[in-house]
Amino acid sequence: MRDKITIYTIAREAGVSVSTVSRFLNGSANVSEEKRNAIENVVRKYNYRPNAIARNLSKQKTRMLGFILPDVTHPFYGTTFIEAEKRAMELGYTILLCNTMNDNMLNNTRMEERYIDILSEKLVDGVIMIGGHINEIDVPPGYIKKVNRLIESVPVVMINGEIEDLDCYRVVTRDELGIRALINHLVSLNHEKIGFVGGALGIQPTNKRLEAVKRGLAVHGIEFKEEWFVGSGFNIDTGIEAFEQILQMDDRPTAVVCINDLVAIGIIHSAIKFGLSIPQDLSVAGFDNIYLTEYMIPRVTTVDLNLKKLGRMAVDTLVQCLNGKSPEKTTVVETRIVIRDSCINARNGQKFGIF
Amino acid sequence: MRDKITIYTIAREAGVSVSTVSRFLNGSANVSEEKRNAIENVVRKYNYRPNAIARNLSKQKTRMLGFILPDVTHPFYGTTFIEAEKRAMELGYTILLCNTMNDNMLNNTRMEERYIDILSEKLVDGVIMIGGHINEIDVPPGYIKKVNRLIESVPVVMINGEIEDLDCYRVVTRDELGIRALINHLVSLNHEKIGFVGGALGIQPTNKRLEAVKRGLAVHGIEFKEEWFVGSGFNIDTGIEAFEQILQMDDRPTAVVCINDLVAIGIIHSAIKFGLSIPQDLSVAGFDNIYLTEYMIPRVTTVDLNLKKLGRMAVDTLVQCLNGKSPEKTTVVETRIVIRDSCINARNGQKFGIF
DNA sequence: TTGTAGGCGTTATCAA
DNA sequence: TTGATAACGCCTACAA
Repeated sequence: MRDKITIYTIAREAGVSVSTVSRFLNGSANVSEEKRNAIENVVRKYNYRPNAIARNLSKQKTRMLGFILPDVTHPFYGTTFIEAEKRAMELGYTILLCNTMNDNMLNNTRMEERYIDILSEKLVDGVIMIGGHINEIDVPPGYIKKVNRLIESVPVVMINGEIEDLDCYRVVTRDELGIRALINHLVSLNHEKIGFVGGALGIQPTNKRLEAVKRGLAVHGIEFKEEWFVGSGFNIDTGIEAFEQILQMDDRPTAVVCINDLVAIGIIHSAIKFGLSIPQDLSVAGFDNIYLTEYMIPRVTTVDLNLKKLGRMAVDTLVQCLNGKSPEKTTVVETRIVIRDSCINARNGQKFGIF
Repeated sequence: MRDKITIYTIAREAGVSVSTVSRFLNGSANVSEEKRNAIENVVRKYNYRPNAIARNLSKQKTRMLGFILPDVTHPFYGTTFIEAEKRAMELGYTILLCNTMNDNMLNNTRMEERYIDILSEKLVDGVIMIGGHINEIDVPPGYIKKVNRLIESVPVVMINGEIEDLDCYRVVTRDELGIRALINHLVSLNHEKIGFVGGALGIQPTNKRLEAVKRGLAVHGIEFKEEWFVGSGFNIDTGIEAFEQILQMDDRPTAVVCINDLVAIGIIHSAIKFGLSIPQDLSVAGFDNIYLTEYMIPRVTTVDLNLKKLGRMAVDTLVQCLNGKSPEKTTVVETRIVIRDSCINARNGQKFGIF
């Protein structure tokens, strides 16, 4: 590696002061044609780029945003993240992604808190959080304190987080609307025996969605049967296991709403393995509208969360703060039903299988 | 926000010097019990955390690694990235993820070069690159120059990159082995008409794998038929379109090897849409062994690239450099065949469909 | 074991 | 329009 090239090197060789070089670099003030050329030449000669860390220290900002999520590999988080990154790029920001691996990677290491600590060190100008403990009713001890310190140092926006008494910004999805439409859709297809698959009690989105299902059913005078709340988790395997449970039942639902699309995919997969078919033997609805749903057989009927808007709004909120504006404390993103092929009329279905 | 709390605040209130506080914070030298307690109290009182940017500037390192890839949303890249991040975390490093969106997000913006520039500003201690232009035979003008500057400032490891004359580290997969095994497998299943689907000429992994297929066939005295190299691209849609092309053929292959698993998934999907079935009507093999392959019907036979090792080796190589060691310039990661259900004996297949 | 002081590479303030 | 110089917040010889 060559000798360190700093702004001083450039200044000396161009025969100007460092301030002039700095001004040239940032275009923050006029620099005479003559000096401009001199500087330009030296910069090119050394292929010089200013040191971002020094600039960050001096300006007290990094133009980086933190994004804490459980796992980018999960299409729901991955897509939201990508959309956020695109928007950030447009606005001149870079995103530091923090995967907490569901808070459970190294033995007993609390990845989420660890990342919160890291980001608290002023490495970023703002933070977006989604999933993880912000969804939990009972959070780990000390967690709130760390989040609060983070909030004290930079603006924070939580996507769908439910922890109360936190002075942060929020972008929330109005799940109720989409689920209401979904239930109406199923009922219009003559389904009355509707189950709910996956998720975990104590995790807010699960509670929120399950309640929405119940209310949606109540509108039609249908009561939700607790035995039809099966499966625990958020992955393909969750759906696979849940389907096996459903098979064991004496009285089975004719349709199920899943906590997310991956779970729905698991059910479809499992059904085929048992020689049954979706939707003929069971109507299945997902949630999130991840890109895979279009490529399943059958294409899965689901609720679109508008991940693009979710990611963009989170970034926009943060950047507005950083620009001294005062964005809404809470932004609501609407959801909508996406009707595809995985739910059919109950009277046409349930005729091929063992159901 | 409160007044800025710096190491001076702590030092003053604890009645010690800043260097003592610094030593306490870093555990770099012994500090007497008494002062240690005093400092600890003040730190707790203010919930103080040292400013990482200042530390970075002072130490001339950030303990951050850059990771440039086309799209985390793609399971192959996503998984490799996650594995790298895990390993980095274990070693005390954080990863700055740079999604180039296939270099094509903002109108005409060269995202990849933009990220290379950003990382060149010494924001990271090392960089990992995968996918994108490093795979291309014809790179954009100016690209090499930027990569070279990056390499001059920090160690760089390329995963499967093929650009020559670059003084960087490499982690490469030995695709040949896995493909050889795959071809042997297909031939042992009595396939002689074997096609290749997806990829793009001019992209190294495509050339590399296609050649491997040809050589694998040659061993058995079978000649590859160029008409059976169909489809262009790396996505599910690529497979869908390719299958439609295959359907049009008078003389069709009985088995196809795909450039990656997503393409294989596309073919399976498309076949079902046409009322055909895999593997009865066509044997299909993927490449990469992404997690989705296990959940397809049929589960797809593929080549495992050992993404975990890929990600870890890249990080290990970088960190060794940073620790003053001299790791191997090139690390080879073996591949292996994963036999599942998407390829069957040619004599048992091809009997249900229109094939 | 502790403290002083200089350095890390920029930006920003204030004169000139 | 330009240039000296003081931050920015921490680390680390070096000296005590």
